[in-house]
Amino acid sequence: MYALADCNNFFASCERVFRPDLNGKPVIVLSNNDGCAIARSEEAKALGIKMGDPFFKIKPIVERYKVAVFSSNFALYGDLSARVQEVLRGYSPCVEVYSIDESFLDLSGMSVDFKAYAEQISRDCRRQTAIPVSVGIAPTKTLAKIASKLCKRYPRLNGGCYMHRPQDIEKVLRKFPVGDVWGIGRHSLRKLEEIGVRTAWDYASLPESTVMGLFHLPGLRTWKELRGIPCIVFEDMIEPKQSICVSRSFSHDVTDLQEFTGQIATFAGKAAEKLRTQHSFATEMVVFAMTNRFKEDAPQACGGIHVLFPEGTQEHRSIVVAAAQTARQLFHPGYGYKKGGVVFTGIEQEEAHVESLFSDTRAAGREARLSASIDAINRSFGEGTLRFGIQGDGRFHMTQEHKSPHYTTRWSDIPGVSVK
DNA sequence: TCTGGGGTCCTAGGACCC
DNA sequence: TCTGGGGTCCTAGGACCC
Repeated sequence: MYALADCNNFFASCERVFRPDLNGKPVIVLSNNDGCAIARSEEAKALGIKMGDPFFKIKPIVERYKVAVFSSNFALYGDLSARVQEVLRGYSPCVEVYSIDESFLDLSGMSVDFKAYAEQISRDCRRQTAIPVSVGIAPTKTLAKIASKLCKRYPRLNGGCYMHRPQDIEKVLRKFPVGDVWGIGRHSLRKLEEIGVRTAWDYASLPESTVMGLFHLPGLRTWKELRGIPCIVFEDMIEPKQSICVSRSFSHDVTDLQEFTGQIATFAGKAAEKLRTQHSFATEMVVFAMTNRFKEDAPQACGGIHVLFPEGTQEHRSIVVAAAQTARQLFHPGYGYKKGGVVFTGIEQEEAHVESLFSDTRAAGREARLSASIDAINRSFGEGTLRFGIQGDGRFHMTQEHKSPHYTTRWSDIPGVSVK
């Protein structure tokens, strides 16, 4: 048996933890630059606000219905996510953190009343973190996902849903839209509509050869999972990432070379820090940028330049300098750049890293100590405290006009309680 | 005025090997 | 008419996830 614990409307729920006055009211959280709605409370969904709606288009609704608006505050969400995970670890030794708001629990070998267990996990998360969590338990991960979605639809389930008997699963799948199944995206959905498949049950009833022909291996896995055969492996070990990307949209169109290189160098510095945090070396870096695709009358450019580090590197200085040099090549006067970023690929682990016979080991040692010092200082005193001049002010130039305090991660932002 | 960011896996096809 | 058989590795692009 697997459980899926899914935090309801996670970012919006996080904002409500320290603003209980917003319970029962519409709340939305915006993406970087306050661009789009990326989380909505149930009340905001009921007003017709969709995932990804641009903020400027929904402003009339927001104003008319007094929707509470927040810029994204990932320091807060990350911290509350860790607290939820801590509670979940009390319920299974094997927890797979699937995303910031979802975790799978391996419950194999346990003999408990699973329905009660699911409700208990949900209740406990709510009590310890104030985050509402939906817990679905089923024989496969895909079915557990469906079970957790049922919790959101039916409040009488008390946040916990257990489904395992074939007749119960069939009953649920017959009413479950195939497009809401984990692994069925919009492209697959269009194909399925053409052949008249509407529900998860329709999909599970297709012949194996049809599924394989249309959707290949990934689609076949989903098909089997719906039929109760586990195919998606449980991964509670955190594997190092195979690619690391830091990219942002800018708050305005960037036309100045200095600002452009400064931003790219800042992304590179952040990406280099991520690389070292997971003890990796990168052999390839891509620096990319693009103009504003929504401005149809402006000249458009979109592209990237690859940089190779044949021996692999995690050195802060080399990476930042290489990124800045590449940014200068990428930049063309007359274009307004709206987004840029840096991606590391060809990632290898420290243990597998081999130095060149001719490399200067003493210089390498110095660079490693420099990188470590930069990381330590920036962790203690805040991002961009210690930086290279080429990085400009070392900050991401973003608009965040509705940001909540860092309630749980900054001393000066801790909420106070007054006792009368 | 204004439109997010960060990942994974799979497949087809090309280039190459013997 | 007809042109071997079996591999590997890499890359770009598609599809999916949150």
